[in-house]
Amino acid sequence: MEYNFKEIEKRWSQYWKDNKIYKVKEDSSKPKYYVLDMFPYPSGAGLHVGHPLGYIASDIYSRYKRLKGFNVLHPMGYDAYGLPAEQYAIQTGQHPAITTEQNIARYREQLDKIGFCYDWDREIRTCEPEYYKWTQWAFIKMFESYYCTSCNKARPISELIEKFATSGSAEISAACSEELNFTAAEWNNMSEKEQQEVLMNYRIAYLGNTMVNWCPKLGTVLANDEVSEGVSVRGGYPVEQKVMRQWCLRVSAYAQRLLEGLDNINWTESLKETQRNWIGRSEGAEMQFKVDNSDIEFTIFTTRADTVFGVTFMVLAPESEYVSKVVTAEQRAAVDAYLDSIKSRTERERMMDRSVTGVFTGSYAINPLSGKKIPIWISDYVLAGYGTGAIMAVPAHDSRDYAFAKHFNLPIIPLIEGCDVSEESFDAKEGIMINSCGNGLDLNGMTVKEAIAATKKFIEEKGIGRVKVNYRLRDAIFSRQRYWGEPFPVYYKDNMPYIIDEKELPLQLPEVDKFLPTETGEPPLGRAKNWKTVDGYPLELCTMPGFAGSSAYYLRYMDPHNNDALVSKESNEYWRNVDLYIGGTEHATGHLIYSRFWNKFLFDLGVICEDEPFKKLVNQGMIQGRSNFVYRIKDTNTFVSYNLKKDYDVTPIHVDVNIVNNDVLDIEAFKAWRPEFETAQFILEDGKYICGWAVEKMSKSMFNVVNPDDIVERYGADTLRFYEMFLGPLEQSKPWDTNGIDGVHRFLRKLWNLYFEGDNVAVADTEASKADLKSLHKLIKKVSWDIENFSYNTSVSAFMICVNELTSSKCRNRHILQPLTILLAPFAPHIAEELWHKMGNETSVCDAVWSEFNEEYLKEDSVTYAVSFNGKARFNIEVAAGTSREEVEKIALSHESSARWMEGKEPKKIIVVPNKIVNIVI
RNA sequence: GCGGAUGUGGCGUAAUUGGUAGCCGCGCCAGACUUAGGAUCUGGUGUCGAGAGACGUGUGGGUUCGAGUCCCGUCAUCCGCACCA
Repeated sequence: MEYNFKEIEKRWSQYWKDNKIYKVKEDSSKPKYYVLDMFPYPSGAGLHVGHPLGYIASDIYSRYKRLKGFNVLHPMGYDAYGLPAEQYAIQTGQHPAITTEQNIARYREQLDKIGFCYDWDREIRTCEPEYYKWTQWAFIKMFESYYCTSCNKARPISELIEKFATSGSAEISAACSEELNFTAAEWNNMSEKEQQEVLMNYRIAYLGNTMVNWCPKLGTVLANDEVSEGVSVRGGYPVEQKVMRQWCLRVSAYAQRLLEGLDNINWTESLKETQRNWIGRSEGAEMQFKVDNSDIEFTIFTTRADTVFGVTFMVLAPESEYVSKVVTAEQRAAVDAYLDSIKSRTERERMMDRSVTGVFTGSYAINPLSGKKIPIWISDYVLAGYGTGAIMAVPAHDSRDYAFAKHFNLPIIPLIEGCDVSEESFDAKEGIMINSCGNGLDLNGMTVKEAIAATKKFIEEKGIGRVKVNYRLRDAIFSRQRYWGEPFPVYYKDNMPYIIDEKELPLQLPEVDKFLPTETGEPPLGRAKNWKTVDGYPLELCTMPGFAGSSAYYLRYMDPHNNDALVSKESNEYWRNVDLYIGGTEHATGHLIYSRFWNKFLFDLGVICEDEPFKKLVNQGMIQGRSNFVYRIKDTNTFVSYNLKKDYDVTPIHVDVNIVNNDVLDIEAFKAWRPEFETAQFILEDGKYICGWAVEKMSKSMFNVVNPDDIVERYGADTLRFYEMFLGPLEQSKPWDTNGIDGVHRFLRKLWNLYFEGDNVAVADTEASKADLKSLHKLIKKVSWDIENFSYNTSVSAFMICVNELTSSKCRNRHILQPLTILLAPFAPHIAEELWHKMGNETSVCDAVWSEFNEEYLKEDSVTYAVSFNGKARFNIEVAAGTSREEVEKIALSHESSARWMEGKEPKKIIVVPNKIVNIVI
């Protein structure tokens, strides 16, 4: 009987839908397992063959876990807010909701063809009010919370208000934007507005004046992870630095917990490293430096407190608030000129050009330990956003300070015994200290490590500094000057933001006439009519960024239709957190940080019961495109085949990969492809036109996009699923190459034939042969191990071997084929379901029970040992299974060939490795 | 510059974790069948060599009876961060 995949796949996907086979409910009688895919942004281009790679892997895992008796939550939804739909709306006037709706429909159609086991009743879309109600709710909670640095969690802001009223700012320990000092009396005398301004300094969601990445072309600010090399990740438009009043999330307060949490989750080491890098913890010290002949004192941050005696100058960032305070009258003109030259350059230009620039302020600082007078300079190599925006420069032991000192002819004092600083600085943290004694501190003779500790202790005791931990992680900018996002549940009174009542949620996104900013430069929401509260106060005009809706979506799947809570306690305590999360690495420093932050915040509130959202994370590799080329002979319309092109002067031209098969060009299709190729001539090899190829990003302009629909149409979904897994290790990036797909398809047909004799199912209920049982159990063992370890590509091979063995033994046995069908079900659910029913089963194969392998069947009757002499394998011996070590040694030595290889010597040592080798050392 | 990963046939890859390197698939070669095709089946296929055999996991050392696997060095490619004090 023919393997008619089209008919089979159509029938069973309908059956799954009609019988709600993938519906999942909480069930306390079963252990839960939560498998999640990173939900897609539905773009206009639809899915290409790379997108389903991770989805197929998670689908296999979900189906496997279900067969193993777990209650598996495997949902899907859409990250529906985003820039492309809005950009499209600006160009065409088409409402982004409509575009998004259409794109989702297209995505759904494509996903359905592949046979995923999603419970679509739990689908969520971030742009729907029932969903974003909870995004807005979380924002309100963040606005109404501060981060307590002594209990290390978020607490209600009302606690702070109470403390301020009774004891001022003295007794609080809270993460803040800047240190404030006021008494209870001062607090109580403040106006409402002043109090609100103070509170803003502590809120977890706060309005702050911060340096932002402003993208004029997109008309909005961007997060650090949305900018790469000075241009926007989406669109590639230039980005500039600008101070703006923006909503921010105090992610930095969670830096330490985000860092520590990494130790308890099962992610790849490289991804954890990326996050550690991004968080960027560094331990050091802050130290105060007094400005000579002035009351001004400023603080610097250093990780090399030990080098304080080698400080020969100070450097301020150009944006530092101290710049204007320390510049002397004589130097003012020079400093202003320098600051102007910095401002005129974009971030990108500054990054490109690393030449040394700077200007002297005219002032001096006093080194608190050596007492020496040292000049204060300004340079853009010091960043305003890190540490305190000011540094002590130690040219002998920091390469950047060294370059600066050389350029401006500043002194260099070496502090480590034997180091040579005539050509370059000595940056290593090792060696014995010299030249480091003064003001009661003597570091000479200590190692660098000891000196750092001694200096830290000394400055704390003397009150000239303190131990300090700095993080690179900045607070997240949370406003976007755009339309297509969640509205903030915020109105303004007296220019201060207030929260609208929780009961009013969701605050729905209003209609606007155009999706452009207003004439006065306000965000598009400025065009919305009635964008005011009942009391006439104006609402916030910005919307939330893309990561807002994706930060807690995994929680919503647990209880997607709950209108009273983000997730009910019962649902959350049952599903807890994501056991397996599959997605790309591109979210390492964006979504995966924000989600962890958001989750920890909700955990602090007691809303959810787990501190980390994603227990295990697997990054699937990217599927690149495999482009094909034809070679046109210059100034002709003649194309020459790949291996003959060296004899001609040719221009390579991208050709649509869909009219090329195994690098052979379909000439008729090519002629029809473009009018100019209609009259094309060809120089063939062996009667074929062979195309060249290259691995490139999959994109329309390279004509290398492969649509999964086309593969499903031609080979079926089950072949596509198997083939995507067969392509190589899941985590590895690889080009899409259809050259091997026939082999996988052939295997499925071969498997199909196992069950049939002519047109009839020929499965017999007789006793299975030992050899067949062994084939089967070998497969069960291998596939179980492979699925648990995401080594799907080797599973496919194992299936092929098993089917080959069963084919040659003409196995038609139910005790073999029934379990085989169950093993097949996670990988190729359609064909498995068909065979399962053909064998007379009534219920879905999805509800079958995974077979456990039995070691008994895997035991060998005899074991082959390789006999080697001094490590060189020479011949094999076969002994009965269970033969003792000593016996094996004896048999090996008495073998007829042994004497020859021993060359008359006596064996010094005999090593017997179970099942493998007898090595005789002579 | 710092950090991470990867180097195995013509190609994608495998090697049960230190035990006969190259499973499985593609491609290629030979054969069978045939309604001649982008179908199916069988066998072969790391390199050198007629052969026995020798050589082979980027490269150079080392540990070991035995190394693709462990250690030290080196080269190449890819990815992340980057004037972070």
